[in-house]
Amino acid sequence: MGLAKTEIFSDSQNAIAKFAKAFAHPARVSILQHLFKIDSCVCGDLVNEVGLAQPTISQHLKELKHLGLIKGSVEGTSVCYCIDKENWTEMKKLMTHFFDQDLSNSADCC
Amino acid sequence: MGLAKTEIFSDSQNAIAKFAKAFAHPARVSILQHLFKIDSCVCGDLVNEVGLAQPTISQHLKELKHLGLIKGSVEGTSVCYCIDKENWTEMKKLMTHFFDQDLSNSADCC
DNA sequence: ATCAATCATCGTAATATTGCGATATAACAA
DNA sequence: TTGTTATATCGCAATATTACGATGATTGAT
Repeated sequence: MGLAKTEIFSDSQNAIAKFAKAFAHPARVSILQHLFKIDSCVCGDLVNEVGLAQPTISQHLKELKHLGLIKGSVEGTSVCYCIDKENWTEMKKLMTHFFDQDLSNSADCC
Repeated sequence: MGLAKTEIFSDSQNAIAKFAKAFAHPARVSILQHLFKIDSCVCGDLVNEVGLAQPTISQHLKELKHLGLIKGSVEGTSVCYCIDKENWTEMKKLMTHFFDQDLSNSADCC
């Protein structure tokens, strides 16, 4: 019913799913890539760079911020966003561990 | 409008988002972990292991299969699923590259 | 105090996802 | 053939996501 039964899964499984959801939209992928590429923190340039309306970008930023992957600080009349390096590293560790399950252990009978 | 504007994003960005969507639900994470863990291919045990109804599991399996992350073969009256190792490795490469954007390059002004 | 600029939030429409009961399909068994 | 088992598909209800216009809030400038 559009509602994931999170109760029956482990914390780790839910955490993986939550982070994956952050990357499950190309706009958020694009935003993160821009924040990585730019040598100084970016603000509303993202609206021009990504190509979606300002409220939409703001909404995506909010989700990423809520997850802790980025952080923002007010800079005069604009807001400066950048990657939260610590949390990004943590997330990467979790996801990499999931991706790196040993392929040689599992059968290939199909 | 619930419809992602995929046209305005790069193929790579859309590909990352598509794979991420596969992991964006704990049931699919759980299914994949089981397929990795079990030394022989699994079929409908997943229904018992994961704890969702059979049609629901079947639907999740279909999505994973459509994405190419798993493959299935008929085994008598049951169906045997396992990880598609080649595609998994490809996916891992793409995602890892995304995760590994150099953190020291980006500023930390927030 | 007024205005412009920047960003956040509200409200809403369109679409997608999740879950499952009911039912169909396929393979094997007796 | 009939029945049994295992899986897939259909159809639907509930909820979530995406997008954006309109509006609110905050800051700096005049």
